[in-house]
Amino acid sequence: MAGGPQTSGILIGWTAGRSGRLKGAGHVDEQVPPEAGSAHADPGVFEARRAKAARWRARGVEPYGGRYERTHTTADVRDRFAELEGQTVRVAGRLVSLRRQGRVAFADLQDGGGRLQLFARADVLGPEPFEQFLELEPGDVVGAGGEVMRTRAGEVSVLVRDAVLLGKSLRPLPDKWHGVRDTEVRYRQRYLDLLVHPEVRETFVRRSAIVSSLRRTLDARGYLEVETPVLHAVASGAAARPFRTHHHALGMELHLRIALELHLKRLVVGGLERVYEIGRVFRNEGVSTRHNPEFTMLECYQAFADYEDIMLLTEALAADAAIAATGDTRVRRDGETVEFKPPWRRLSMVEALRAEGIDVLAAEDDAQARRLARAADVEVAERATWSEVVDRLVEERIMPELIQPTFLTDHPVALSPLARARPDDPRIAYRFEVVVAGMELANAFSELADPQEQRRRFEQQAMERARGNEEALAADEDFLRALEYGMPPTGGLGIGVDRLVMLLTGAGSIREVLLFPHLRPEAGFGGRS
RNA sequence: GGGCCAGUAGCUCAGUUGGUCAGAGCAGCGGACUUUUAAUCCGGGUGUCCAGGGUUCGAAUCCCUGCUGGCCCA
Repeated sequence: MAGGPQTSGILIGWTAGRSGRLKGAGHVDEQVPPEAGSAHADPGVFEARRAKAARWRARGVEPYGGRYERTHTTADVRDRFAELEGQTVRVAGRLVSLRRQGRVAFADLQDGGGRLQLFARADVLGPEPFEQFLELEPGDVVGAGGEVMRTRAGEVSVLVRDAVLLGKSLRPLPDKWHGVRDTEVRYRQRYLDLLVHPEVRETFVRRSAIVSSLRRTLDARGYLEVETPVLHAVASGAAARPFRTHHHALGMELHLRIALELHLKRLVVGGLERVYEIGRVFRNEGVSTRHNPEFTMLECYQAFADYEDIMLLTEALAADAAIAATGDTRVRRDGETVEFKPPWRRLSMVEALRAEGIDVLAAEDDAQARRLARAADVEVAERATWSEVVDRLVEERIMPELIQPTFLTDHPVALSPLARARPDDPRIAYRFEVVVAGMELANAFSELADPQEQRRRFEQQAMERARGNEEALAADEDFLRALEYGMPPTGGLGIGVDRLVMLLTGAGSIREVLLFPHLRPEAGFGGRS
């Protein structure tokens, strides 16, 4: 292995022959401080640090080193102190503070697992290397070797015998006490947010655990994970406006997908009886605390099942994910305890509205439905249909009250163009949405398999679109052709992964669970002006 | 898309009856210090007051427009 034990016995400043030959040397000095207002870009500080990088290089130390063979993480050293005390270790990470006190100095080194103190002594290192050690500064990436010990104040430390600069920092770290207060900087420069706020890191560790758990739960039930196209000729499968893009070689307009649904159902037609995909979808709509233009969906489809089977699966997915994220099926949120342990409440929206004194089934037509809503003091659009009225009423009166996970059922068919209608009431679909903490988390139905009926539904949506509803579902002829070959009865599910993560981490905004939430391009950074 | 709030030193912020209001702490820089951990002490340096217009003898402050972000609503 190249590199080897390059630090044993090597003090700062003595690494010339080794690291000086590394590629990429010499760029630092030519860099120009950016004009545009990136945070923490003080030209004075930047210049001073650039000069330091040049000094290291003049001394024969390449400020961007090669590999470093560390023997322990900072967490290892802290957790296994009793065993490691007196032994020599090598640790590496980012220097986050440096405190000189005459002929000794203390530094804090942060790596992926936490922080550890480095204790440097002039009488151990010798005066020259000691001074060189002090030319390191917070922000620098550093490797250090020495004995594990405890200081007089009781702090577990490494008594530095050798140290090496592995990555020079030209910009100061955020304020060590206040951290990054500016939300915009936190999102734009997430690396700073992560460096300074352990709880942010924790959120994304949990996110990863949740996604892994979703896969595990599905894999264990015999589901096959697949990947389907992101670029669609026609984006369909959901009520949303797509992003448009252009394929130059083919000279055609393409859309980014807004759902995974129609491709996954094609696969069910093809005999993949249990499939799922976890992937990014894109919807050309507003940005809010619950909406990001690109977000992650889990969709899965199970042949020979219906939406009641999918309820059981949904419960398992969420309960397993809760345990993976927090160790418990109960999650604290807004002062309430949300219990994901099955079984969840099932609630017909028709009956829930009836309990509120609103009998939507009694409305014979759209006008009667609108009168019902107005009588209940819920505003609806001038030309709202029966279905839209039901949707509004549920949104206003029912959903906000649903804190515990609830299967909300009996959606209007007109708003569910891919779901089977109930034979006993063709206005109602075999569909459920999961509502938790007033937020829609999942959407599922017994899939519509009848190609002729599906064609009629697409036609209805086309009329919707003609009436100006840009979110109406687009027809997908290739999907219809697939259905015409025959699709088994199928239950399907979609889960908003970001929202699940929000619920399980207590995040109040989707931006807190996206590493890089969508923001307008920063001026001067190459975005469109 | 609408409403409200915010933008002042690298960071966190103070500063409105319009008149030494260009400020503090931290960071950074120089120095002291052999067990610190927001180290401490001494010294000196700091700015497109978000941008552009306007009102005024005079604007960080008042008005208008715009930009960016946050929260709420659609």
